Amino acid sequence: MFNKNVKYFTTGEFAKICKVNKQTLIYYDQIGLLSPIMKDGKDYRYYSVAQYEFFSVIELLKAVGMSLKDIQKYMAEKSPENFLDLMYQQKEIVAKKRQELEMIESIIDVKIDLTKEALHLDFDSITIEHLPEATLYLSKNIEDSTEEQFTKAVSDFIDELDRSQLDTGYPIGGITRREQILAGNYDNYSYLYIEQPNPREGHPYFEAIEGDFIVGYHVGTSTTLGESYERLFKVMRERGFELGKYVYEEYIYDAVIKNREEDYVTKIMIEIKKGC
Amino acid sequence: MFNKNVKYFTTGEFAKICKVNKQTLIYYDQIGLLSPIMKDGKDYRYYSVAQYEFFSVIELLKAVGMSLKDIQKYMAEKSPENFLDLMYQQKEIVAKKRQELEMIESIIDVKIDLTKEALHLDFDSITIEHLPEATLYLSKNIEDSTEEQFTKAVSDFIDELDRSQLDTGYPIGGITRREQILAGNYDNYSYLYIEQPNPREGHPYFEAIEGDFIVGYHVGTSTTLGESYERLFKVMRERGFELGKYVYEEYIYDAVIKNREEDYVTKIMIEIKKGC
DNA sequence: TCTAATGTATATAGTTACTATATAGTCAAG
DNA sequence: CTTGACTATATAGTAACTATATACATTAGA
Repeated sequence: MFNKNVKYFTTGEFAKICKVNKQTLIYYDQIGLLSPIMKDGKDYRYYSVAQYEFFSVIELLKAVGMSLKDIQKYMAEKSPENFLDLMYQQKEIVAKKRQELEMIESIIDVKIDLTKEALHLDFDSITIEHLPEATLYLSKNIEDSTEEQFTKAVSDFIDELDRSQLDTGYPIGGITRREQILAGNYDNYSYLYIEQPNPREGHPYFEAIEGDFIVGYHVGTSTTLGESYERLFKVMRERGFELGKYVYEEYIYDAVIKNREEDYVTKIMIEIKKGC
Repeated sequence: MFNKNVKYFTTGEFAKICKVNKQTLIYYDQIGLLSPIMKDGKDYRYYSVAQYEFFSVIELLKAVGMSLKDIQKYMAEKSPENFLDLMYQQKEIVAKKRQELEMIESIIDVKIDLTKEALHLDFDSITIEHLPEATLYLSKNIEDSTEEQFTKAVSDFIDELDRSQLDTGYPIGGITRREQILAGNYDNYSYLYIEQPNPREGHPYFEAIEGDFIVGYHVGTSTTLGESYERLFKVMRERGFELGKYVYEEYIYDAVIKNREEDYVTKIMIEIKKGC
């Protein structure tokens, strides 16, 4: 439509319609992406309504993430067939982007839940809890690993979180074996883990936990972690419990939420069993 | 977690885990957004696993569209409450972004359908068709408008498409009144329109059309539009039809798909009634 | 009709968030 | 003890604007 021949828009008017800066249109003209249909003797630019459709396709392709250069490349080889191809490609890309945003939305929801929960916690409390079944995605075994092995294992673990979309927004935690704890080694994890609220079938390395735990919190750097463990052990003994197979640790407050390392909070969950 | 005290990542290792360029980490260090937990005597950078969680929050915020400066601003005022606020804000923004992508997806679907359809069209054909009810969103009346009024009307029309999310991917068309056509004025539209496949209730300016039309195509610039109208009128007379109230014009191929103006294709739909 | 405000233009510099390149020092393996 | 792979800094380049300075054009009002 729009061969209302005489009716053109100046750069300012057209910019207003397109909801962009006037300079942007001048820039598009300079790079040859979208040039006005007409220039008068004083080099004033005049755009037609039809050019708005052109502009809105540029906006669409930009929104899907295409660079101006690539848009220009397409524009140089316009044809119905090429346009159709382009649209099919962009359809896939935009679907992927939408899924990514959906993932981000659910991660944000998890962060909100976790933070709200944390705000109500009493970090001095020590409780005995029966934790319901939860699915964890585990790293390879990293107990007694060398620095090199550890680095590799962490790298692989995070790679897999990305590849298989296992980053749920839950914190990455560490699992320590009973024997290490008894020996006073609180930083020799056997596994890293991340909780999977909606586990997908057929994926390896998943492990469900469920059982009785003594749950407490450690406020401060890891150097004083032992003190918090001692407090927990004391309660454990008083109540006649024995150390179970594993201990789970995860950050409640870390560098994302607190400035000073002394304010970091670690949640400690010690698996327990009734002493015989 | 991760106070495996001695176990740090070099810049290269950390970059690999984070899936970014090493230079990006150096850049983040320079601007003070994410600095390594440690530097040795030779200024080698060392990152901890805990910093990955920090990095991934940065990535999250970036993905939602936050600038590094704004991320830094938040990081300067970290607290559980601020983090919660931030997440609530980002939740809304990301939902909006997702909806935008969903709109783009449906626009792309429309463009695919229209282009596929166009590829099968015979532009020489002239057919009599009964067009089913379709809802159009109309501009203000622009018949006989001055350049200024026209400009304003188009601007308002497109503004409303944006504001009320009425841009469906269908082309913007023009409606010409019978009397203008009879007087040979093919470019004095009464209204602009855009088809609404899924009209929403309660919105003004919607108008459903339905009826018998003679449908043909015009290949070329608007200067020769008259010739195509003549061809259509001839068929109309032969078949004993009379001109109805309005004529609808829309681009099938425009600057988005064709390079040369002579290759543009306009679909002409003339409302008809049986002559008495 | 003159003038001030607003509009247009070009040219150039600045911005963001990287990214690449050049140069130099460090380290581990053969 | 040298080679190759790493580290570092410094600087320049990139994309896609965005802002600023300067000059000319148009239009609305006194």
